[in-house]
Amino acid sequence: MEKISKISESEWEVMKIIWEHGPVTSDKIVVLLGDEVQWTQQTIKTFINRLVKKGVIGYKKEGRWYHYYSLISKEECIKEESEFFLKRVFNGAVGTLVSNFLEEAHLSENEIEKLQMLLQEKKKKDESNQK
Amino acid sequence: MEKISKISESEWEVMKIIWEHGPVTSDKIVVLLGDEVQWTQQTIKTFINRLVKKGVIGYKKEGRWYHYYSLISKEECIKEESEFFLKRVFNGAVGTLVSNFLEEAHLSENEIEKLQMLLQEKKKKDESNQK
DNA sequence: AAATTAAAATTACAAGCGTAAATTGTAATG
DNA sequence: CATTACAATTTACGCTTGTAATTTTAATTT
Repeated sequence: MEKISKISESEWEVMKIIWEHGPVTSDKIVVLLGDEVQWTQQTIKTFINRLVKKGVIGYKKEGRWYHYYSLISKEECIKEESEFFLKRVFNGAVGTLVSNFLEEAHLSENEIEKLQMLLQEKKKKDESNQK
Repeated sequence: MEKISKISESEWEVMKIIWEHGPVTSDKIVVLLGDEVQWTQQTIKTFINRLVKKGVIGYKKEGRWYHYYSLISKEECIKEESEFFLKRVFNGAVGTLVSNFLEEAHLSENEIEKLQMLLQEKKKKDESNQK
């Protein structure tokens, strides 16, 4: 559980691609980022390199190509990032955060129902814990 | 609706105090931040100054004291910050974001019920829109 | 009015970041 | 095997940020 050195905004975009597309070459990353961002291929390579330096991604060589893959769990990262955001912007108040997002959001009926079930579950569990 | 220059992590902590405590002097800010952070008074003054430079807070002088107040809306800032976070970490999927937070969270029964009502409302509204 | 004092403002400085060009190393090719 | 082409690595550079010490300014006190 050692400290993960912080991933910057831009590096996050790269990480998302790497998480989603398994071991992937740099030029594939460039292509996949294509419509998301405005960076040149050089810039993207800089970010890849910094991620390697930070030890959050690794690679295996294959011919002249490096295939990059993540060394850290996406879920773990999201969790950390979320906790940080929650604390920073909402002072740790999950209820406020959630209602804020819900108010602004537009959700499908299906999604709404899933959330309702989640809450129902939660309530039941709390009740049995309370007893 | 001009571009607000970005507020850094540390500056956010100062902004939270200023939003919550109306026009407030620097030394009051120092005291109020006391248990939150580890910064020296000098460091805090730097942040205050940068916020002034960025044009997000103003002040009125009174004797030797400056009383600082926010020039930007907390709600607006939270909204921007939230949108950014949503996009960055959850690719814009509010449903996923919310269920993620809910799963981790521990919420009071009251809070749960408030959220349930919010969802109920939302569903109703969607239905009538759909028709 | 001069001296003191305590704010604010200026200056400092290293690390990180966004942005990329230049260089190096090495696999592929003639 | 020498050359080429292309991927990775190194270098670059100005801006922001975290962290604060130093200097200036102006209110208060003697």
